[in-house]
Amino acid sequence: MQKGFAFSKLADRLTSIAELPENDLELLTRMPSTIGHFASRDHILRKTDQPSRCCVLLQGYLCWKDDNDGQITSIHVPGDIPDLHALIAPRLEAHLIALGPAVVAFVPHGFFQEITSLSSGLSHALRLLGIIDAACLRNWIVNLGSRDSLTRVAHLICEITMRLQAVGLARDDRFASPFTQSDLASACAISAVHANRIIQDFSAELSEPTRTNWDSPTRDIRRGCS
Amino acid sequence: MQKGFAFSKLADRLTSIAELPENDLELLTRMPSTIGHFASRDHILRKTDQPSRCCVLLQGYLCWKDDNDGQITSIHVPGDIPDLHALIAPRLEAHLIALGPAVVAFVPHGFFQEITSLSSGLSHALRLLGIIDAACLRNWIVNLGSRDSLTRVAHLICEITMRLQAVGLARDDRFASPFTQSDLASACAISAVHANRIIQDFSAELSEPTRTNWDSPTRDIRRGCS
DNA sequence: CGTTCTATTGACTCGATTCAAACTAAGTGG
DNA sequence: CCACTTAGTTTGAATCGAGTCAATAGAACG
Repeated sequence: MQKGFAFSKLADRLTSIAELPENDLELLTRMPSTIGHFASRDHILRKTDQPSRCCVLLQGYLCWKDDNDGQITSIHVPGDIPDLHALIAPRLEAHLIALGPAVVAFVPHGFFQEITSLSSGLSHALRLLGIIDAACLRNWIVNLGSRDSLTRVAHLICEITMRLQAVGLARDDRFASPFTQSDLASACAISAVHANRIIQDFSAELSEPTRTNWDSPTRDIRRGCS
Repeated sequence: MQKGFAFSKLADRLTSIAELPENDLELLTRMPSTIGHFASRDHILRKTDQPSRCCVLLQGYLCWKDDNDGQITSIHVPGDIPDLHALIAPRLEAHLIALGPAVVAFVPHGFFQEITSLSSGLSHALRLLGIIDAACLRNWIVNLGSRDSLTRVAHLICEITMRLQAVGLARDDRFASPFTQSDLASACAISAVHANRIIQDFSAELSEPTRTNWDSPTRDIRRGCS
């Protein structure tokens, strides 16, 4: 069990949504954690698990994936705590899976209970995390419910870009994408075949005469938008 | 500002998700509230509002509706507090609208802050409410993302049935539906025309030879399922 | 009694799925 | 180092679910 180190991205995330005084951040540095390295498709949590530790994502991407139909209901970026809710309700309703290689810090529930009792600021920030997650879920619903598939994929990419930027990543509006086309398809509720065609549309768009030319950008996603 | 009375459905809801001792329920009876009656389509909260009171739904149905595209992201039944999150984050991202006539108890944020500080049981139950809401949103995503439109509508109806039953309504697996076909359409992300055809499919299914015959059940929804 | 929602119906169109096959890249092991 | 496997991407053709448009019919309302 190491101390320190893992808190950094989480601190970025928390300060991006709330003002935190110095000593709150100091509390975070005491975060005890066990680091886990995962390969693409690895299960971080299974639906049947009843974890006693939270997952703080340090590097890479995780997603919640429905075990029945494979629908991805959220994608998480570094600094996120995808299973924060398990602090209150230990039951899971889906699998937590790595999209591409990922590094996760496992932090005992007790630590979060401790800091919420010690600092009202951190307590507030953590509750905000949960509320923002819910807001993201509503956005996800709007995305699936009221946009055509091309716009869906575009919005997803933009959302990820912005969330990366909130923790100091994707500074130049681009990020290396470990996502397969099937991943994007499960997230946007389209078929893998159709995802492929859409991504080709993007590439075509990007290499239009008005734009600079660049090599085939399937695995390397550029640009953010509104 | 009346006391008592409005707490009853909320108490049903809370006890359906958590064990609450007598004195916690006693605390709830002290809930101060202002009662509001609304007609179908009335706005209970607008996106621009920054409410200082929570909405406890007493009768009827409310929904969160995206103001851009009209997508409904959740439907709420009596006992729900659709804007509980506004306790922590006052900003709204959608309109809260009545589906059919509805009765709402407005309860000052201060009351909830008070009872959460007085009772850890109530505090826990209220946080569970938020987490369950999030779980419902994920279900909603799965519904839109991975089922055909007929199944979507069926699941929506079943979900509402079960949530009604959690607060002692729809005991016989049926409930009077104030929803228009357009409402169901916005909730399930299909066109109103298609919603109409689907509902006719249901009616046809119900009046099949193997089944008892009943009159056209457009506005009166029977049955719940898995 | 007309106005306004809501529900209904048919015809046409289109986006997206499915199926099937081929192709690429990246391991893996003999 | 090459044969073999596996995962991911690409392509085309056929099909289908659902949307759109437009017109009509009821029901509810003031």
